[in-house]
Amino acid sequence: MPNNTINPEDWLTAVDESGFRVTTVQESLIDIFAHSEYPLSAEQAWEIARQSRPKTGRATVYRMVEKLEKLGLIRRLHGYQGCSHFVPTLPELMMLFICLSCGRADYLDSQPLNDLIQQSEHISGHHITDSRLQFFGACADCQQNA
Amino acid sequence: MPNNTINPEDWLTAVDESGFRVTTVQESLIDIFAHSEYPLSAEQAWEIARQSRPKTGRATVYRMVEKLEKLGLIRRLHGYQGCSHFVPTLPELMMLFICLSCGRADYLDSQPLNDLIQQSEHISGHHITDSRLQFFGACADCQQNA
DNA sequence: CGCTTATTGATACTTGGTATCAATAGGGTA
DNA sequence: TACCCTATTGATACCAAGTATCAATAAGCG
Ligand SMILES: [Mn+2]
Ligand SMILES: [Mn+2]
Ligand SMILES: [Zn+2]
Ligand SMILES: [Zn+2]
Repeated sequence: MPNNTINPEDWLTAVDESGFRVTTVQESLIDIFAHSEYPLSAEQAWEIARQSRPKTGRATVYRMVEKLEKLGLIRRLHGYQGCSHFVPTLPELMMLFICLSCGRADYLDSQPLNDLIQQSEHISGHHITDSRLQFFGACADCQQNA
Repeated sequence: MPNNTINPEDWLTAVDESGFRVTTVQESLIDIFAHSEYPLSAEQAWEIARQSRPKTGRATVYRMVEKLEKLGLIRRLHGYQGCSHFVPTLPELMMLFICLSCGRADYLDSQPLNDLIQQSEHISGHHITDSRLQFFGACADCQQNA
């Protein structure tokens, strides 16, 4: 789905370097998230995981999703169908567009958001440590094929 | 909490004009949301409601919250403590800042966001019909008293 | 003041997510 | 490579947020 490169190897390295053991469940889940066309919920990831690894436990998937999110490798989407879907993190592309027609996520360059944060801090006097921006609508493709 | 005026009367009018009956539960809940210092979850609103109206049903509060959200009178917050808290809607102030220290929400002028949307539509080719922006950090007050 | 029906409250239920704990398997060491 | 220690897993029970049901209540209209 993401228009940038995502390398599952790097994710495993990140898990390893954070002091966690690298396990086969992890490899399978990382692969699932890194290669999915669409945002996935833990429940959906579990379904997919069991296709190639039937004994995979539900709790394990939830634990893994939590870990990947904490490591900053995936990010939660706050959407119209709820707030339990995740997409891979692309650090320089923090602005997300979600197509309400096809469901895909598109990553946008975050520089304009950084500028907006600076400006807002200055105007409001608040110290902004994190932000979350999502757009919703019809993607370029879906407009064409409408 | 909001730095602008919120008039519970107007909310009742909106409910009325949308063809719904105006009931005492509604009056009580609208008052609760319109006057709260902090974002409230349905569960919290229920607790408060029962103080002055003990027989208030839980499902009723959930239904009411849903209705108020659909009418655009309150908005869901997507925060660090989950995604089940609501604040009154102030149409021209769509950018929200949430203080991670005191929990209060601050409304920011949405013009810069509108500009950003225009710009993003142009660059990406997507048609943006809705957006959601939240900042997190330490509010001006909490920085002072730290 | 009744009549009609939208709304409510009690209850049961579902869904998304957690806690527990014995069994398994990473991975460091010899 | 074999062994050990313990992090991680899977099965299960559990919990909390939210929803469906349905009889009882109360808006609001004539
Ligand atoms: Mn959310
Ligand atoms: Mn190994
Ligand atoms: Zn699309
Ligand atoms: Zn504060």
